[in-house]
Amino acid sequence: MDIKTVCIGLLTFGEASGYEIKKLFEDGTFNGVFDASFGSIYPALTRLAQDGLVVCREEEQSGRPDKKVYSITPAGRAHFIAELSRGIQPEKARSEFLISMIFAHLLPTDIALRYVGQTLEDYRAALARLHIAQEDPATRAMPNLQFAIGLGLAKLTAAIDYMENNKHLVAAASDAACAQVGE
Amino acid sequence: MDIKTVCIGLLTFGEASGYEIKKLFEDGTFNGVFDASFGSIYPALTRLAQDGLVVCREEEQSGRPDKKVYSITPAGRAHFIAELSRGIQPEKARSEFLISMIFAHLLPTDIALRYVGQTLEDYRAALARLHIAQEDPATRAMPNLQFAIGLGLAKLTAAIDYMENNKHLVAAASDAACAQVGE
DNA sequence: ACTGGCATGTAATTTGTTACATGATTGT
DNA sequence: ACAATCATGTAACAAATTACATGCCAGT
Repeated sequence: MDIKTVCIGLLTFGEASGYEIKKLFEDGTFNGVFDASFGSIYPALTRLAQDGLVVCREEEQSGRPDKKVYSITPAGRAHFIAELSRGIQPEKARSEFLISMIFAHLLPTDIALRYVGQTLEDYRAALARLHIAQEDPATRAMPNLQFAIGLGLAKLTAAIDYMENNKHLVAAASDAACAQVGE
Repeated sequence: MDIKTVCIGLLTFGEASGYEIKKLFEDGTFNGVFDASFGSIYPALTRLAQDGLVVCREEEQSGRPDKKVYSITPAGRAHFIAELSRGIQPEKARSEFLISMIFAHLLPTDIALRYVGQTLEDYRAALARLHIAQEDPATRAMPNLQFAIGLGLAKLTAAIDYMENNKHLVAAASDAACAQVGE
């Protein structure tokens, strides 16, 4: 699933500009699910407009570039549903944090523990964002969105809980490595 | 963090060929943490050897191409630790499953539920692999590996539990959409 | 004065996947 | 016969990031 498809999907919820789509990736329900930079969002929208899957309306603004507000077309909606129906691929995560933990015995204790702390903060921030999304009235009306947000919440809660109760294991690993060096 | 770095990291655990590294990504502790294809692993190892971070020993085999077994050099080990110490970036997942759930109200119920079932299977398989890794004697001796595996286990368990108890929400969403079409 | 938010876009580069190419052995 | 496992490697291609380029406005 590429960025083009996800952009169309977002537009099923209503019109948006490239800039706003980026914000949705950062703050909303999509946090932790998908992310993309401007360098891929803008070309994606241009391409979608060329293909007639979205239409663009330019909003004049003073002092700034015109805001290009995109809306989905019937063809775009059909295309998106067809894409979604084609099946899903197992998710491939790529976690620098987990890699660091797997090799934490090679790292100084303070660095390894800092990574744990940093990840805990990230997870807590994501948890807060999801809670806000969960209480949005628009979300409450959609059981599938509740499901998606609830799943994120469940994973994050379990991860935070586990990390808080087991971070001593990371310190133990580094200590053992230091002891080895001292031998 | 790119593939080269992860390959070096794996070699800190002992020598391995490109083929074996791929297996480690699929079956071991790295499942769900990192993945790469042969098309990136082989060039990565070649490059690492050119840079003197690994050395290659060719094992003759009958009928097959020679097996190229790579080992890490002191320079490689230092390089890896330096890379790991440079800090981590927040993990960016990209889940087709979660995207499908966010838009499940646009999908036929059977497809949406199939995706849930498929993901449940994937998660259960990953859980089983992690359990096996957890019981490996080599793992037991490394608290940090216990931590990494335990975290994966905690997330997966929570996710499976949540999905089993809430998949009715996905059906509800599709039903609501069908009702709308029927109006 | 400077940072950050708003707002778009392009080009160079990186990164990685897919498909192709080869080929023996073992199990069904 | 056919698929799977072992075993490596290259080339074409796709995808996305980073950096660059522009410029105003509001807050500190």
